[in-house]
Amino acid sequence: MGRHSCCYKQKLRKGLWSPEEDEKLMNHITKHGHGCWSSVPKLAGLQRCGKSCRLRWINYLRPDLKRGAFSQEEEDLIIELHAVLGNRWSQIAAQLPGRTDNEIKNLWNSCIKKKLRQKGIDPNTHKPLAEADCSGAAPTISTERTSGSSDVNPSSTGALGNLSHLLSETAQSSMLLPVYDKNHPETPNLARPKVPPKELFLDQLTAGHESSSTCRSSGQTLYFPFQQPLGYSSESGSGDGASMNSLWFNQNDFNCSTISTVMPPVSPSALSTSMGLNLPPNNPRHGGTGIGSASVDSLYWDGTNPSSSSSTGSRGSNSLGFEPQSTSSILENSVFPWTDVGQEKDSRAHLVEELKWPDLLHGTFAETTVAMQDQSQSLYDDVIKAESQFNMEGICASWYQNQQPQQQLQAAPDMYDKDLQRMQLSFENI
DNA sequence: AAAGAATTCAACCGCTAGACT
DNA sequence: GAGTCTAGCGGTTGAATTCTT
Repeated sequence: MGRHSCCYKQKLRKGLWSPEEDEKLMNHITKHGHGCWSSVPKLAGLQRCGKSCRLRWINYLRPDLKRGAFSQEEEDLIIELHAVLGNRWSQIAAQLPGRTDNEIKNLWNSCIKKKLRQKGIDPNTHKPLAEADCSGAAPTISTERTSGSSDVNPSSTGALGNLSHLLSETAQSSMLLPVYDKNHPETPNLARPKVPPKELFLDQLTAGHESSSTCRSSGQTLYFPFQQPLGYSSESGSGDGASMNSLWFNQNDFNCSTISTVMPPVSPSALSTSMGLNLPPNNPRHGGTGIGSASVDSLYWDGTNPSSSSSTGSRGSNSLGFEPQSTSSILENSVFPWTDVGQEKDSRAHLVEELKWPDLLHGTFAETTVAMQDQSQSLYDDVIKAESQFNMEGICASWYQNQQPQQQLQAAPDMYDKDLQRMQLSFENI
């Protein structure tokens, strides 16, 4: 496959976009939506390939983009998400409204990596550099220029797992399933970010335009905090690391994709046994290499709609073999430090063999959350449809349209609370 | 002020997976 | 099942900009 066929055509412009081209593309999408990207350049009168148009739109012209410098909170969040997700820039970007994966990737490679190194933290392993050296990690031989890939240490055992030393100080106070109780915002262990990105986003939203694809209604915010500080302090030097010790997500975004990117990895056996949760078969896109023991360590919370291509493009242990997230190491070291992963590997492998991935949503897990599932899935579908038919002319209409399901979700916060509480109880019983 | 180095960031490239035929 | 098209991803490049000497 490879290169898109349109790229072979002659007379296609390359390089920077002129304002005139931007205007043409903007006008076209405003009037007609993008539809099939390969037809956009022709319809818009552009000498570009559809791929280029798409990229230009996504990374630059999209109206919901947040321009300007990254806030400290955003940087902190990126660091924490990178510790969990590795170089899955799109998934990281999904947690930063208005930011593109390209932007975040650039920031990481040009700025954050440097800052981490200055703090003595290996940006690849998120370990102190000294420890990384002692652990037998392959030396970083790449230059900053090419650090995007080649300095990833394939032998990394997982970012969060390697953070265990940073977490040890507070490891006693382990948390289970993070649930932000709206009625008890002061709940311990649920440090709320001072300025959650969502709220930044809402500021922007109220100030201007918004697209249907990313707009979020105001509403309750649930947090999936990592119980312990991940070892980063804000650049301001305030030492108030608590501000970003929590990953967050909007409860109204409680759909599969959100879970897949935010939920911490969880012991498959724990889920399957305590929650009746079916587990996915080996998913090569998530780093699994087979149904054997190795794959078992690479299972994730990934509630992605099985029919909608789970986390498209995520290559799991990427081409370099970097496993950004090892379930077992996280379980052992941070999230569920009491979990004896090793003893359960065999049984988990057995379970994995038997269980079908789509069952994750439609099987026994769904039974426990059937009401929520039915509703959220239909709403999710609505949003997806709206996205696919994105039309600038309908931004406002689409936005309000999308708010309706969001409002429906708001109308049932108790349902979510109940389900999450049940999940928490299940984890407590592990 | 000028030249070179370093950095930033938009854009391209190659690849993968899903949908479709 | 094979081939093709398409969307989307992460890695890389290189021009523009900024910084340093």
